[in-house]
Amino acid sequence: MDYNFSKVEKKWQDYWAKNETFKTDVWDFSKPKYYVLDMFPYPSGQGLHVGHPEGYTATDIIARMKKMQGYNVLHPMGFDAFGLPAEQYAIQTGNHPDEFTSKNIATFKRQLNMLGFSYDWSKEISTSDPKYYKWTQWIFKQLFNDGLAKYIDMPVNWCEELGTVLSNDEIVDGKSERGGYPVVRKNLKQWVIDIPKYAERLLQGLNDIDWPESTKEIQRNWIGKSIGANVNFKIEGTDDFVTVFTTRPDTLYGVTFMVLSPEHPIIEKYADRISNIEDLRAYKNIASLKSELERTELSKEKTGVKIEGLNIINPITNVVVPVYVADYVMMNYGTGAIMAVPAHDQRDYDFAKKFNIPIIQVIKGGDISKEAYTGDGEMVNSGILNGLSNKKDSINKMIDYLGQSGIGKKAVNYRIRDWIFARQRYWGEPVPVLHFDDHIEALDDSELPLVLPELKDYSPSKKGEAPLEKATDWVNVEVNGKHAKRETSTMPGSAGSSWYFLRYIDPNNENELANKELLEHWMPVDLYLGGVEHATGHLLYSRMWNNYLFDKGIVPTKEPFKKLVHQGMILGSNGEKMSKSRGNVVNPDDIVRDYGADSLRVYEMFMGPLCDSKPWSETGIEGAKRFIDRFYRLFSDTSKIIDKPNPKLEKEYHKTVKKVTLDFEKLSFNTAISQIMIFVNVAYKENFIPKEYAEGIIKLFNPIAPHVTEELWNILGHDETIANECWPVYDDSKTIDNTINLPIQINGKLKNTIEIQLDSSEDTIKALVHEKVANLLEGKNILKEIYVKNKIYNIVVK
RNA sequence: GCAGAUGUGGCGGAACUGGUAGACGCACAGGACUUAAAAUCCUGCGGCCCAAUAAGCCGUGCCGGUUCGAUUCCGGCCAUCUGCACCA
Repeated sequence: MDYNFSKVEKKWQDYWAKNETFKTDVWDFSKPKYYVLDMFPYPSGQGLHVGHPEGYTATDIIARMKKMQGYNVLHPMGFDAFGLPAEQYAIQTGNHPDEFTSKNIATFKRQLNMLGFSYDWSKEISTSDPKYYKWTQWIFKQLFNDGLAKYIDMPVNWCEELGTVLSNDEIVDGKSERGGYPVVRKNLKQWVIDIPKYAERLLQGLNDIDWPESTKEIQRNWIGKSIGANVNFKIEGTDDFVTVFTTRPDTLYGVTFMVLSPEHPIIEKYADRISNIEDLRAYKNIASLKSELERTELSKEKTGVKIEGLNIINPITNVVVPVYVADYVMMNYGTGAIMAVPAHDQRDYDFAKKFNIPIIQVIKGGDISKEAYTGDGEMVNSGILNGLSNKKDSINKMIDYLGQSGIGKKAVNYRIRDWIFARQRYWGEPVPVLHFDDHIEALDDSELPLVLPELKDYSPSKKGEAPLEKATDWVNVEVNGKHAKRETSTMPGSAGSSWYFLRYIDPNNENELANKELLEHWMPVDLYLGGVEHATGHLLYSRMWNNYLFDKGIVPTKEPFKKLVHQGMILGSNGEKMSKSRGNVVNPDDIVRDYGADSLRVYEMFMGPLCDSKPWSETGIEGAKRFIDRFYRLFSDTSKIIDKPNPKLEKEYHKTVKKVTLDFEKLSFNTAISQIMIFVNVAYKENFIPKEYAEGIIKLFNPIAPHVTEELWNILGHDETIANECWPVYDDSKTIDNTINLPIQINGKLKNTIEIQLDSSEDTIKALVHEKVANLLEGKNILKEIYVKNKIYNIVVK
């Protein structure tokens, strides 16, 4: 009898829903907890693509296994529902973006259920639901009141044509990615979150979490800590000074000029002393027209202007050196000013060459007539540092000296920038503040959630005003006789996703973001799975918010995600990224229709290691289906499943239970499936299978292929779901043979094997081994024999 | 440029702390069943040499090293992918 996957899969999906098989009682503290989480999807109009089920199946396997192992498992799902596509749909159709979003969410849920995931849908959340974003706004409000959410003037990438601010990755070659319109730097009042305040915490926290080393490294680089010193350079003829940040204070004797960022305030402060102030203003203007990307283009030749009438004094040599303005110095890093040491920094070297500035070597080595020398060496021309050859020593000595003489002090800088927290868009969380003439105030808790007003037209104005500006009744309010204006930009997509993992624990709580006792019990997330692309966005923002909420005593742990894993990308069958234009997209609906959900799950887990990118294969999915049919054929034949031991299967059974259990734990699903296949192949050759073994293997396979295994469990005479059964156990002693095939090598090359008793001593097997390879030892001189117990026997001859 | 990762048959991949390289699957080939096909079951399957077997030789990106023994450890290259990029 053939296995009818579509009928059986539907049957069990209905059963799970009806019986609430996977509903979690979060208040049941009697069992150990396990919180497995997927990065929730953006409900796009395309529905699920074939990459989604990869990660979702992996977490589902863990959730189902942990449940069978006696854990109280929290395995929720929700939707990151704010975003641009819904807004564009609204602009084009005039319908509310919520309509589009709800429709897509319904599609996603249908598809997720069709794949048999064990989500507890009673915990479902959506970031665009006012009941949810009430608490996003509430967190923002705390950040604002604590000075971490700030409304500041800052340079942004402005696209006049599109009327909006663009992020760096929305710009290509100084033009907008969409439309190819020019982008300029412009100062705008922006909401930002002071994530740099948490830089050190975020850096240190990486040491305590089980994340891929590469992802930690990406975050470390992004945070970009550098240790050095701030040094004050006196402006000639004044008591004023300019502070620079340097990581190499030990090269101070080699400073021959200073470079300021074009926006440095000292320029305007001394405008009347500077004879070429107009040139500097013009240069600043040109620089501002360049996008950040253009400005930081490495291959670009150095440009700059000398400041006429402003010199600074090297504080250690008292030599007067010139000051330049150049756009290779950024206002938003360090102090916006650098001390230039052309002999030992290639950028300063290029600049010095172009402007004919002297180059003084202070570290021995290299050939500074050709290029800057950035290696280590003995300090020369360096007063108190002369003769030192250890970089660390000379830096420390200089920092000590700077401190004692009041010229400077040790300083740390981070590359991480403020998190821009506003978009001139409609479909996002309203920022819960009121702008009064002289100050900004957060809304009272009783006014949350501040719900998005309905609009007739969702498009932004040409002038770059946010769509919410059109809701004049909503925007303008009177508070105690004073006029106030609501904020009209909305929060970015990353707002709602920065704390959603907390809300799943207590999704309907109307009084707090989640019950404290529940948070204490359930946090942190034990396993978090999602793509690498979130390494510097979502994963950093979430960590910051969680750290902040920890400081406020709201959540129990600093770090939200104990263990993080990234699934690899599923590529098209041609090895390229799936895309409509390449025509290599695989639709999960088609696969489920033609092969069944279990086949898709098994195939995606069998393709290769979870974390690797791997190409889709049409024949591969057929193979997965073939295996499921074979599995069904083997275990549905009740005449062969009997209550009687079969010693020939004992070892393979215990080996399989052991390997599958350990491999699941390691998320090594491809090798676990391969072991189940091996057992099936062996069992196929037997006349009968002990019922205990059949049931054990069905349980092992259940997390991967839940439908077929529920059906088989039922066929073997069980009325209740397999999901509440206990995970099989193995007997380690039964996984080992008492004889082994020992390889025999001559000069490290395999020549033969010999069957021996386990743990045999060299004495007992030596003669047998020699006999086995006697023909090869003839006339040879034995130099050495190496026997590694149960591993190898190697004879070295000449 | 800097940082991280990867490189194994025709293909996806396996190999514990250095110990029989290629598990498992796909593709392919042969056989059984069938009037036939599909499905299923069984067998073979890295390359070279050979009619074939035995034996032999080569083989985990490349070059070298350590070792009785290296896909695994070390040094140096090459290629691909990802992240950051004038960060002082």
